[in-house]
Amino acid sequence: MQLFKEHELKVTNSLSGKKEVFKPIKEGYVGMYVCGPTVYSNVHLGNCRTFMSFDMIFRYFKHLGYKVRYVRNITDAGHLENDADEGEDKIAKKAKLEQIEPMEVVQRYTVDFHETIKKLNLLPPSIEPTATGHIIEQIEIIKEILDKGFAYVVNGSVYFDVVTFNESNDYGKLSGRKLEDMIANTRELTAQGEKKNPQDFALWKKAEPQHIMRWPSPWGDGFPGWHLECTAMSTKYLGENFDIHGGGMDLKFPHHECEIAQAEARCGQTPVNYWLHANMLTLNGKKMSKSTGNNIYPSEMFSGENDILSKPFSPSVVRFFMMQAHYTSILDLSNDALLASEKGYTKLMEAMGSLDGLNGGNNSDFEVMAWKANCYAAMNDDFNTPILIAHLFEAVKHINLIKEGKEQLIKKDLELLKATMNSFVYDVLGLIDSAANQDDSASLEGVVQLLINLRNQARENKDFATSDTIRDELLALGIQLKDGKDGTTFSIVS
RNA sequence: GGCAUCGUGGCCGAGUGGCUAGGCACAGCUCUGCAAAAGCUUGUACAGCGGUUCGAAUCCGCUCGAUGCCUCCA
Repeated sequence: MQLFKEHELKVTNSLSGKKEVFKPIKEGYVGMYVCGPTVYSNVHLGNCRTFMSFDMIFRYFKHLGYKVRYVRNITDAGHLENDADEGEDKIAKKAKLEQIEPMEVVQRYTVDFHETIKKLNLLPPSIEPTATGHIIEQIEIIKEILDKGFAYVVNGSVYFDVVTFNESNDYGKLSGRKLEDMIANTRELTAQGEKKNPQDFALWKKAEPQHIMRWPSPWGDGFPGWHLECTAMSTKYLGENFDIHGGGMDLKFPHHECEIAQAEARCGQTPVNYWLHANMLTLNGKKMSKSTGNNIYPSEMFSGENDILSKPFSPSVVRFFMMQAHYTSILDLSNDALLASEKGYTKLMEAMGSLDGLNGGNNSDFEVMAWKANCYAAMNDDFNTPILIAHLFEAVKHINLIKEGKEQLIKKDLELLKATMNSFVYDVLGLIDSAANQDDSASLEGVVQLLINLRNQARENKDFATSDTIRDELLALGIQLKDGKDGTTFSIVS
């Protein structure tokens, strides 16, 4: 199904700062690159939000019928700790601290990353390349940039010449900066050493003898510079000009700006048509920071082992919470906000559970076609998941009314409603019904049904003491009974 | 200090020149043995001060505040 032919999708392009109609380079195909994690420590929640935002975008493109190649890298070569004399690889530094091999650190935190995002139901990207696996490609790009005259070699290192580049190109167009202003505002901190200009950045850095991660190159043993890996991997798998490049807002400058410069210097054309930036996640209104303690890891949220939140929150609830905010907005995480989201999530999932048991009627009290169009309109407007969710709750209301027999839908409309809800809730938003996924659900169901029957017998005998005991004890165990027109049902509450 | 984004009702969070966001919480009602769940009803918010306009939360200016970047960072 090539839904994209009937939907005009708009995306916020950071290059223009405006919403633009998305037109892929090749009809029906989307190439998307997203800057992945640096695997030198546990992935944190802010990272997860960014990757989740692009996961949702990936999912929606696929839902529209595009063939998507989604490349998200693993940065396992680390970045420079300092851009001056003490060039030291971040991963190498951590390794020394812990007295283990750099690749052991990489492996450990790559596993942590994968486990965490799997819990959050992120789809694997089409390609997940590593920086260390693309050293040769990076060296080749440096050669090309040197040949074009946009870089220079100093003492075994290679630097990108921003000033020369700016004479023929526009350095700063993504982040709205002017090179002249940046030069004027340069802080007079440490001496610049090898660089001609403080704005220049390393393409290749000479490795000191104690540096563990090192590769041979035409300029001596060393390691690739800050921004090069993304240029190497994005162009290798997506081409010199591709559709979408994404990442967190904090990467806009200098990382993405430098990527543009490298690619333009090398190929003479702009690498990316649409730059998408996901916004930050704050915690209790403040930025997350390990040093101040205003920080929480995903595993701590899921387990409840933290001093910030009153209870554990399931990955599904966290995902729903994040989908309730637009990806370009700052989102503030707090206990109250999560509690509210958890209730909303439960309400949505219970309606999803009711949906299957609904039967068609003689006429339709709810215009499903128009509602469906609204859902698509929301997503087509720069992936507006909060608006989509608002529409989903509109459907929840009708689902509950139909369940109670107060409204009805003809079979065809009901089928359309089911299909559309399933698409958006599970495929696009990537939500999972965590209660339905629990083990032993069949036997649990039998046990609770038994208690429901006993309670109803007690109620018929007006033995309310017994019936209320059953109800209240079950609730204390996290099982809530719901008396409806057609008998009693139950759901798992936390 | 510079650049950027933003500041919405009790909480979270959309919208963005005139028309209902939505969720959670609160209150009333229906249902119920009582509750819960579900449904219905109610909320006239847009940081402050000026300006543009017939009309601004929405555009412009200033002030204050928050967040991000300017140094590895989603």
